[in-house]
Amino acid sequence: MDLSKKYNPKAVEEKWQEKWKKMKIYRFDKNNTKKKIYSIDTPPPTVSGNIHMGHAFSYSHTDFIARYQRMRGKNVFYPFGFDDNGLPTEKYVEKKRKIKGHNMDRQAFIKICLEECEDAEKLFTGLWTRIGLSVDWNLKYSSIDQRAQKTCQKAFVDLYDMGRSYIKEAPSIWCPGCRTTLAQVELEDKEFDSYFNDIIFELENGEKIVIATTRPELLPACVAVIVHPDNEKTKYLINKKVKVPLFNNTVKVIADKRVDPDKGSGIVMCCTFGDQTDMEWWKAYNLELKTAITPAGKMTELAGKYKDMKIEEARKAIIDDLKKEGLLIKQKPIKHTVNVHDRCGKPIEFLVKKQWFYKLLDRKKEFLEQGNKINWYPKFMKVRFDNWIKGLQWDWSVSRQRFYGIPIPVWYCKECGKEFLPKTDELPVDPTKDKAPVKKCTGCGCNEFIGDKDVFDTWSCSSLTPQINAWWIDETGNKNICKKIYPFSLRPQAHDIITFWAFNTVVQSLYHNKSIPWENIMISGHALDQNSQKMSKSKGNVVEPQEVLDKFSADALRFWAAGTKLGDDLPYLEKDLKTGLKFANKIWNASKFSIMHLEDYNFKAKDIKLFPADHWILNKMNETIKNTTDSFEKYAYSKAKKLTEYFFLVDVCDNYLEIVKDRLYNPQNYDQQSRLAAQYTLYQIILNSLKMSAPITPYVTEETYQLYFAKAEKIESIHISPWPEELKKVDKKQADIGELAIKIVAAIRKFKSDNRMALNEKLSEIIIQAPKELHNELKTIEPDIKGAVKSEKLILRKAEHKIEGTDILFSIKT
RNA sequence: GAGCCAUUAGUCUAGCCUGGCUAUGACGUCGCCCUUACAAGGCGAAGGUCCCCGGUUCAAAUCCGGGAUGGCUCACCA
Repeated sequence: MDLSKKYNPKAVEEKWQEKWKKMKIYRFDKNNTKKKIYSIDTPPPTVSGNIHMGHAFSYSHTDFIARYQRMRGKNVFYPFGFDDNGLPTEKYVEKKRKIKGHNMDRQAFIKICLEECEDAEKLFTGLWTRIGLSVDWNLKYSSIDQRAQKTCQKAFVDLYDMGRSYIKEAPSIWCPGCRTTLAQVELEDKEFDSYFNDIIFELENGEKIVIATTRPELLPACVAVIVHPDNEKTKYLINKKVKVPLFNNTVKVIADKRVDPDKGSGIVMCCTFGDQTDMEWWKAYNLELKTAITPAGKMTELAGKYKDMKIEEARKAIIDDLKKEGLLIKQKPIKHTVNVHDRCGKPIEFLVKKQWFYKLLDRKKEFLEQGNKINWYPKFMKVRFDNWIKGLQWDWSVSRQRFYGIPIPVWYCKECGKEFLPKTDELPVDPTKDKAPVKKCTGCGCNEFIGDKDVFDTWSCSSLTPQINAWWIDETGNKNICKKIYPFSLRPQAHDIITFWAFNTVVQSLYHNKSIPWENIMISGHALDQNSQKMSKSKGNVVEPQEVLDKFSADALRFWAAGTKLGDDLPYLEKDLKTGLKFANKIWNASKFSIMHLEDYNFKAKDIKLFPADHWILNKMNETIKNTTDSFEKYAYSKAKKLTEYFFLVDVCDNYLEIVKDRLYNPQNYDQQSRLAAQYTLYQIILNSLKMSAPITPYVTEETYQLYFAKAEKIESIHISPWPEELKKVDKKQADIGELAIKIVAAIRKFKSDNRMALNEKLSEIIIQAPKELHNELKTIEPDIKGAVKSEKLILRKAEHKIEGTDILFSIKT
């Protein structure tokens, strides 16, 4: 038996990574019908090159639960996926390979993306394995693989058949730099220096009014002028006609409450499109559409002499001309925040494009109901989900003008534009390569078709992770596990993506499966840096899990990750990683000590007469098992960890082991069964401490389990061993007496320490003064007390030092 | 502007839902101890206006109202 003095995490962790793989203990058993299934809808991390402590943090949380459930005897379905399609991955590849997707061959670009993803995923997989995720890697998937493509396209086709997916010319958020539509969530605020320009517009009767704008280059796209209906100063303008300066077309004045009467002159020009409000007005009042900016960010023909200028150039030129004509009366410098694309930092534009949408707005109430059916941990996170739904204003735009992603499975008739979708059994398809599903257009008879070049946004695929994992596309095939694992038991994720990932998944599940996607959702917080700042590349404060694993260990990392309540953020502090290392070492040493004394332990011995101290620690153990189990059931892993940690460090190591040592080393001083009672108790408390710690620190607990308990229990790994249950034979009264012993010993230790005595200093006698009714009880704990404080005798008479929390006093003689 | 969350020793954190112990534990600090599991240790000690102001109550870190500060999400940004 290897009982080295110090626990060596590096060697141990490497060893078990290998062994666990060979033992296949994390394998989901799809043929087992007896065990209850616990299925996890694991978040697929975005393949975009960087991985930080935030990932390690939240993935650890999921693993705590997976390991706990496995020990509870569940058949755990714990897959792992990679989100490796879409814009984030494209950007990662473009940067790494110094290429641009839009000026190279599409298929060549896709090939490079696939290569890069494979590399990155190997790296990631290695890292997750080191952290100790008990994932079944046979259940791996990627959001660009055939299964995901088919799932995503089938979802689209089905929604089309249901009338919930539609194509429409609609203003979309557009990034002129990346040349793609964006979703709202891809936007970021950025502050720019700009000017508020006071420009003169003219009424038909020649009267001049002033309109303030930061975007004079949009004058050619001006389609209306808006005032507040109740603004006394501007009310008279309603329904009048106004001439747009430089471009001389006339537009109508409309009244709308969205105008702030105190901003600028209280008169706004509405252009298609300068911002979101412009779009709302355009929609609400059926205004004309004028496009002044091209997808590349240049002026269109509409801009007349400013055509082909870049946005900034046109702005300057128009301001110059306004000045010359005397139409610009003031320029006020301001700082204003503008929506920019989070990945390139360029201000976004609104362009009208043909886009595919999924209908959402008519079913808000049902989404809220679905949310109510799910258990949210922590509860308050549900509020964010509800608020998001209540505030929804747009249907979900799913098409993106990019290259590396899942193709939108549609062909359009070249003549009349009618759309044709494939049947679901023909999926997956790529309309840029494959032939249309029909030979002749049913509308006009034309036989030429154009395949859609767009791809799905990443969320339309990742919102289908439950369907992908449950093999929804192959429900009747032999891979059918859909009915068994759906709805999933758990969705773990971080709180920043409740509003889209969690929400979109609920939507898809309602539409396609008429059910909630999961019964429980567990929301993790973020990992912060040592100054409680969010980790981000631009701040340069990112800590990589790799470093932490090298410097400390996987157990220490996980121990840290279990250090805060579910949903709370946690700063990364090295000192807390050290605590994890110490804990592992402590487990190793205390277990080693116990196991040394268990070598001759006879399991079969029955009717062992336990000492009060034994009852005391076993009673504590029972309480700990009960509370730890309750906590894990509520996904309160940090509480579970704390309870087990306290029981083990304080009750077991500091108190019980110190008391029981003398019985183990000097059994001749006690009656016959005393050593056996100690062994029985040690076995229970050490084994159950290991088990309760196993979900959090899987390596050191496994290593220790294998020293002795694996053989005793005849189970090959602690991680598939049964979860602890409370012992029935514990006597609470005896436990209370045992606690007296603990208190007396602690008081004498403190006395020794206060008087600068060594703790193992021998005493000739201890004198205890206690109420008469305690005398008999003191007799039963006398041997343990004498042994623990190294005293020859224990005498009952008057004593001087009060023991806190008791009616007992003590004195000692050296 | 709105919603949600947080605020507890030098630092991180528990307790709050369900009011009642001397407010938990760790790191750090200080003192003693190399004791046959562990010096990555043991035993002790010091360190707190539980963010502020009110209210409810016999009793408030805990419940209620108001405020401050920080964080996250959303909206606005003509």
